[in-house]
Amino acid sequence: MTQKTWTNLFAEIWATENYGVSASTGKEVMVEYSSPNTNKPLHLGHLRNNFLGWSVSEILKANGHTVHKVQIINDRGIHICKSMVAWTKFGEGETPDSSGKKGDKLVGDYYVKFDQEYKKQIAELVEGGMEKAEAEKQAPIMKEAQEMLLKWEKKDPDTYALWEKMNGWVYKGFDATYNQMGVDFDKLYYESQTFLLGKEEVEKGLESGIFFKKDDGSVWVDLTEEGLDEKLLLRADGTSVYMTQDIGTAILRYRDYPKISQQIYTVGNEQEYHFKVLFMILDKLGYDWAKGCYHLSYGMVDLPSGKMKSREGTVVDADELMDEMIDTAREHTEELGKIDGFSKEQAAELYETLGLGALKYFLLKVDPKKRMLFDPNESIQFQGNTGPFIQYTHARIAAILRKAEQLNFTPQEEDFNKLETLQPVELSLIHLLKDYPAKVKEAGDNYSPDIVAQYVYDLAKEYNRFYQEISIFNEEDETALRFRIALSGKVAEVIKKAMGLIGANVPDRM
RNA sequence: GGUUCCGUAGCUCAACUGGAUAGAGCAACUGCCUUCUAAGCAGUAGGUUCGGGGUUCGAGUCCCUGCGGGAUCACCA
Repeated sequence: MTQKTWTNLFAEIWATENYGVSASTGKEVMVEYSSPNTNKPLHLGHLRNNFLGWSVSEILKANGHTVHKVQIINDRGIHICKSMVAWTKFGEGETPDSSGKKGDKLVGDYYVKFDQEYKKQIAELVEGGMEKAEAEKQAPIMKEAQEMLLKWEKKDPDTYALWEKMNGWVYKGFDATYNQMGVDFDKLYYESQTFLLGKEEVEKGLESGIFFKKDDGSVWVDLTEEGLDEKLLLRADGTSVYMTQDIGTAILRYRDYPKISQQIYTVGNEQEYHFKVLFMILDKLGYDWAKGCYHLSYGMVDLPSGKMKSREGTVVDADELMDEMIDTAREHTEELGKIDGFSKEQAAELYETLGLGALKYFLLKVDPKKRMLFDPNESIQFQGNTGPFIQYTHARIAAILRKAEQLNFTPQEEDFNKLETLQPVELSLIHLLKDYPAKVKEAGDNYSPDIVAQYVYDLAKEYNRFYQEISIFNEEDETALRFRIALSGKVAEVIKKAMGLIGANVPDRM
């Protein structure tokens, strides 16, 4: 390519509004990216899940699709009954207000309390000579939880009221966490509102011979021809299982949004088998949209000690982690002493931008399919291939643009044609800018925010080289000077957009 | 055991889907702040891409096999 071709290319990029954002394709998709249980707070695993799904949603929007972000809340079942039982027995009326605890944390504490009590009772029964397996069934507190679930299914008023109260606490807690995370949903689905539809569908499938009933009354689907196994859909007592609910939820969603051509489930890879089966069943039921269902499967987040285990207390709490990140950002910033003239509010905002930017970039720069290691002590840096490095690059450019405005250097498109020579680093920046739309497309096609993350790092890194090599305002040729301001401006714009796709803000000063 | 995913520098990750000399960051070492923000830049060192076969003009990438690790195969969700 000749010099002229490059300058023309840049002129074109420079003049493009919404660079890297495609025109509407008319395609409409749904992305589910959070599916919490209401018995415990969100943790690091949820962070990867939610950031990933949120980012994929934004990337798909940039690719011209209409996206509906949804959540499925596992608000019913034995897990929440355990918290309810423990609270009733030991809670002494404790509420988030009375204790000052966040609602999801409080309910989580009672879930732990239940487990402790349960273990104690098992130990006592075993002591008395009972087999362990039998003790697990006979422990009084477990029986209480099961009774409570039955009461709930019968809509016993007291049980229902307690269930609503405790779930309400949890939702308030979740809202605070989601708000801090900077993620949002267009619609919420609750399993308590979808499992009945799932049951109906299973009944229908039974009538039409797609499913079959065993002697004990339980309903199954036979997937042996597809190389899988038989799978339970309704228990002998008629109650639903996980699969039943998911069938109902999927169908309800297509009723709510008839135009969607694809439904994306952002769920960990431990559930690959489940979704394979779910999509097969939906297909068997005759829903042709089942072919458009996709399980966006991501790898687990491991700690140096191995897998996170809530029972062993090795879970990294989402709220605590975000607080720590913001705190670390504050420490770094204060050490560097670069925020003269910042108000308290501005400083706080910056710490949040940096802390969350570091966290999101860290979790999203890795291929979602792969499991990743998170070392709380040293994983998240602020130098090198990190969010703050990219944010810093943006702040540097912002400073240049401020100065350019002060000095009245306003780039004009005709400047670019008059350029004598381009430096290698300038060529390579134009080259990188040119790649941006293709990267957004690739990231969308592969549901991989890491492609955007990797790209924006490369761009920032190259810009820093440019920044070091070329002193913009010492340039005597004003045409070249204005071109470099335009180039810097466009780089800043793309950095901001790309970081926006992974949910990270960029500051003008830091 | 069946199915499936993975194994790349001491550590954490890339490698345009089969192309040229496998690249970044962290950690280590050496330089660079009277010049637009040093959260930066330049450089040194670090590799039998887990082992062994095969396909191909060409393999980190595809096939077979061995070893090591994860996930899953629930009347849990």
